[in-house]
Amino acid sequence: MSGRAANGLDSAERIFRLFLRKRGLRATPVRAAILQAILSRQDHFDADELFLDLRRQGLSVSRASIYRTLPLVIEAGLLNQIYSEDGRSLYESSYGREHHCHLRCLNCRRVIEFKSEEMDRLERELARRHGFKITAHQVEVYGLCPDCQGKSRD
Amino acid sequence: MSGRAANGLDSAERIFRLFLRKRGLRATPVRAAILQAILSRQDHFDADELFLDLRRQGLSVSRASIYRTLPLVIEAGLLNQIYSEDGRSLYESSYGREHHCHLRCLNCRRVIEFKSEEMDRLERELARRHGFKITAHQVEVYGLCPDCQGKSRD
DNA sequence: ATCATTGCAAAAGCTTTGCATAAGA
DNA sequence: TCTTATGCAAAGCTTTTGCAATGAT
Repeated sequence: MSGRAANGLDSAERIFRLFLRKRGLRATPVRAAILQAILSRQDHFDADELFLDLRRQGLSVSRASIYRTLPLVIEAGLLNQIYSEDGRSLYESSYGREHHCHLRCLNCRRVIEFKSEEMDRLERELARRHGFKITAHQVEVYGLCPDCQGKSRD
Repeated sequence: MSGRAANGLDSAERIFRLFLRKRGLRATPVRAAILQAILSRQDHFDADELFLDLRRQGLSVSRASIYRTLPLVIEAGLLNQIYSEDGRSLYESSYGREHHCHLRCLNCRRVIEFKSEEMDRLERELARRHGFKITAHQVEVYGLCPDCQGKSRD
């Protein structure tokens, strides 16, 4: 269920390189490594997890470079900054992924993703009604997952 | 279009007092002042803005007390913690307000709220499909508002 | 009278920034 | 060569916490 092939990675890297070029920025090994680490994660992560991932790969990249690169990857359209938790910003790769919604269990923190054409259409219609031109959207639904509904919380 | 009467405020205060009692916590003037400051704001705010609001009213309440009280008001069901921005957590009062979605302009930061029965129903249906029991939800749609669509953002 | 709450100041996180060094183009 | 990128360490933020004093029940 990965849905992302090797040439998909190449594509994302090309998109990023083109973005950098267009902005007069340089395509460096550090930036390439950070992008690759981002694309390797299918889940939600924070800046420090990315730092540790790179370390585990034997790549020495400073936290500062990560924090400086994340906004660029976002602007390139390859990364989303999603909900923050406990003061840390959380991210998710958006390359090769369609828009989706999150169903979050408040007890076990499990996150289920789902897509809905109907909801997308509904959002578009509502935005049009208000004259908005949509760029992105985020739907978060909180509750208790099937496994946690039996257990009382408190 | 305020939709909140004086007795509405009383009600929220009663809800909070009952919540505190049930938890073995005490109803104090400081907590009452913080709740009142929360209910006075119709928009989105962070902890420090609440601190400044209270100061302007001549009420001396420490930031620490605000940070300690916010989670209580959330647990009492009177406050929502919404999207974070620049490392600060943003909140919005939920007392007397129905669920609504946010349309955010990425250029001028304007926020438009809208309600949608259809979207609520859709969310419920999707959650049911995944066996979730819904507690809360948050829909954020990003884009450019009518006024900002002309201006290029570079 | 007890025990929770408050304020202060210090600490703790995450994130940003200044600056000297390294390295693309 | 000239300018950007990087790493380090320090600074900046918001938020949390320890502790003595205050206050609610």
